[in-house]
Amino acid sequence: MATIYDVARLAGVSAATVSRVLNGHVKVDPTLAERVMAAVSQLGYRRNAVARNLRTSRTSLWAVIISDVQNPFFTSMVRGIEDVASSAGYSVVLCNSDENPDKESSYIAAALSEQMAGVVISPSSNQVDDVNLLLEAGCPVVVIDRELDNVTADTVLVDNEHGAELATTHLVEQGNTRIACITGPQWLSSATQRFDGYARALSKAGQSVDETLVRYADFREQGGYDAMASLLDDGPAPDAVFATNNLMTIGAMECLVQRGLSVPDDVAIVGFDSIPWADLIRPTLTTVAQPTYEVGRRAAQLLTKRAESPDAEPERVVLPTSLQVRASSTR
Amino acid sequence: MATIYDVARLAGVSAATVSRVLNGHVKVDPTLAERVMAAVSQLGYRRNAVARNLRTSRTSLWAVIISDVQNPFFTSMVRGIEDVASSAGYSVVLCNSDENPDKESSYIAAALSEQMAGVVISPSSNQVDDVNLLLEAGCPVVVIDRELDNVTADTVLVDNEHGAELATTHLVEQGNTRIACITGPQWLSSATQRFDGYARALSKAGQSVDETLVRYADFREQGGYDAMASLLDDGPAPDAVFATNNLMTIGAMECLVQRGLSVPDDVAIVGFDSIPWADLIRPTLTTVAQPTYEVGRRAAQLLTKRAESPDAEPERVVLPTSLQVRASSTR
DNA sequence: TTGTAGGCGTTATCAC
DNA sequence: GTGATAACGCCTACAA
Repeated sequence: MATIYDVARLAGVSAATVSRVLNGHVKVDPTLAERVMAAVSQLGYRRNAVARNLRTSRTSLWAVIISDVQNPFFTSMVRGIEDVASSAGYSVVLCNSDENPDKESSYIAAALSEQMAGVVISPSSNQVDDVNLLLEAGCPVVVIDRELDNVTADTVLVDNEHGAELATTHLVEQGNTRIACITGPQWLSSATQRFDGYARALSKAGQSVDETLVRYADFREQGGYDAMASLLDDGPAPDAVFATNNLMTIGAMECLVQRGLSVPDDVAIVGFDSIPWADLIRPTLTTVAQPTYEVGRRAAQLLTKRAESPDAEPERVVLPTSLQVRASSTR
Repeated sequence: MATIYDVARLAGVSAATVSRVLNGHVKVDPTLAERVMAAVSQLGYRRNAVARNLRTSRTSLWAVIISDVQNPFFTSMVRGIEDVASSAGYSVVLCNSDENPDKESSYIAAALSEQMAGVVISPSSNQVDDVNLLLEAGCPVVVIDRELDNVTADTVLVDNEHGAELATTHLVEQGNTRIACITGPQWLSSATQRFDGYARALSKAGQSVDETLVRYADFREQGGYDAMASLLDDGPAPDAVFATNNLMTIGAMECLVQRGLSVPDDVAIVGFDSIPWADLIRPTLTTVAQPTYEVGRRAAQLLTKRAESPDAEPERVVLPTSLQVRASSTR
C-alpha cells in the first residue's frame, strides 16, 4: 500500500506538500499539485484514514445505533440522516443494537474507540449510562425516538402523548367502551408517553384505565401477537385495541385474523407508527403517522450543529404526529 | 482521554506491560496485571482503537454494504451476519448504498481507508470494479445476492433460476396463458437469472416469451407499481404476473387493487422473496421464499474463512429456494 | 510556498 | 517477565 512518502518521492516533493495538495485549503503551486495528483493516480494511492484519524483524532463517520433494523420506522429515518450526512461530508454506518443493552454497549464502545465523528442513537432503555461516556469524550450525540432520564443531550422525539390521545379518543368516539392498550416496555419513554396519552384520552372521556385491558409487550410482532392473545383469553374481550407501535399492531392483527375475529366489527384497532404497504392489508389500518424522514433529518442537523458548538445548550425537538383514519377502526 | 502511558504511570509499570495485560495472551505477573487493571478502571481508560488499527493495520469491524436498507430481505440477512460476527469477535456496521453506484463507491472507499476487517456486499450492478480494490488490498470480501462478472470472490446466492421456474410453472399449471414478468435491472444477476427461470418455464410449457409482457423495473415498490400499470395499459392485459422481488410484488399488487382488479381472478400473482406480514395481505401472496438468515450466516462464515486463508480458492454457495403457494395464484 | 521534524497512541522488537 | 524504543502513516507547527 502506497503512502504519502511514496507519492512524494515520485512527484519530487515533500510529504507535507502531498498532504497539503490532498487536503486542499492550503496554497500549493499548481505545477507541484499536478505532479502530485499524477503520482497519486499512477500509484493508486489512497489515504490511510486510520493514520489520519489518529493524527487529527476525528473521523468522518457517523454511527447510527438503532434498536431494530427490521423495524421500518428506523430504516426510513436513516434516509433522513444519510441525506444530511452526505451533504455535510460524513458517511453513515448503521449499528443494530436489537434492543439489547449489551450489543448497544459494545457499539457505543466501538464508536468511542473508533473516534466516530458523531452518534445518533435510539437507546434501548431510558437509562443508558454509556451515552454519558460519549458525551464526556466530546463525541456529539443525538438521541432519537426515546428520551433518556440520566443524560442531557440533543433529542428528537415525536409528540407521543398527543398522538396516542388522538388515537384513543378516536376509538372512544366510535363508541368503544372496552379499549385495550398494548404498549411497550416500561423503560422506554416512547411506550410510557403513548400509554399516558391513552390514559388521558380515556379519562377525558369519563372512562378509567382498566388494568386488565393493558399489556406490556416488547415493540415486536410476536409480542403484539401474544399480548392480543392474552387479552382475548383472559377475561372478557376488549371491543377495541390501541397498539403503541407498528410491529405490535401487525402482531395483534395477525392474532385477531387467526382467531377468526372480524376487524373492526368484533375488535377495532389503531396502531402507532406507519406500516409499510398498509393499504394492502385488509382491513386497512388506522394509524398514528410519524414524520420518520424528518426525525432523521432533524437529528442529523442537530449533530452537525453540536459538532460546531459543543457547549451550546442541548435542544429537544418534538415533531408532530397525525391520525390517519382507515378501515380498522370505523364501524 | 487517558492513554496507555497514564495507566502505566499509575500502575508503576511500563506501557508495554499495560499493552500486554490488555491484550492477554502474553505472560504477565499476576500482581502487575492486577495493578494495571486497577489503574485502568480508576482512570476510566479505554483503548484507542484508531492507534491500535494503525499499528496492527487491522480493525475488528466488518462493513456490510447493502443495496437497500428498506428491503426486509437485506435486514433479515443482516441478522445472520451479526450472529456469526459477534461470536467471532467482530462488530458489524451497515452501509446503505441505495442501489446507487456513487454511494456504493464511497462506502467501499471508506471500508478501504478505515481498514475494515472484512466486507459483505450486495453490489449495485454486475460490474463493480471497486470490489477489486478491496481484493487487491487484501480485504476479505463476500458478495451476496448478486453475482459479479469481473470479480472472483466468495459469493453466496440463492437458486434464482430454479425458484423462478417453480413460480412460473405454477402459474402455467393454474391455466394461465398470458403470464407477464416484472423483473429487475438487467445489470443484476438476480434479475436476469429470475427472468431466465421464467423463460425456461414458459418454454418447457410450450409457451414462448412475449416481450410485450415483460417489464424491466428497479426492484422497488414504485417500480413494480408502474410496471403493472404499464402492463394493464399497453395492449391486452396479462392473466398472471411473476414479479422478481418482494417490493415490486407489493407495488404490482397495489396497482391491481387500485384498479379494482381481482387477484387472483382477474390477474394471478406470484412474487420472489418473502414479504413481511404476508398473511395479513388479502389475498395472501404466493411467493418464492429465500433462506435470508442463512444467506447472511453463510456469508459471514465465508468471511471468517477468507480472513484465515486469504489465498484459498473462492467459494460459490448457492442456497435453495422454495415455492410457498398461497391465495394470490390459485384459481 | 515548501521542507523538516515531531508526535498522535499503540504494539512489536529488541535487550535486559 | 519486563522495559526501552522504534515504527505504523499522517498532519501541522515551525523554520527556511
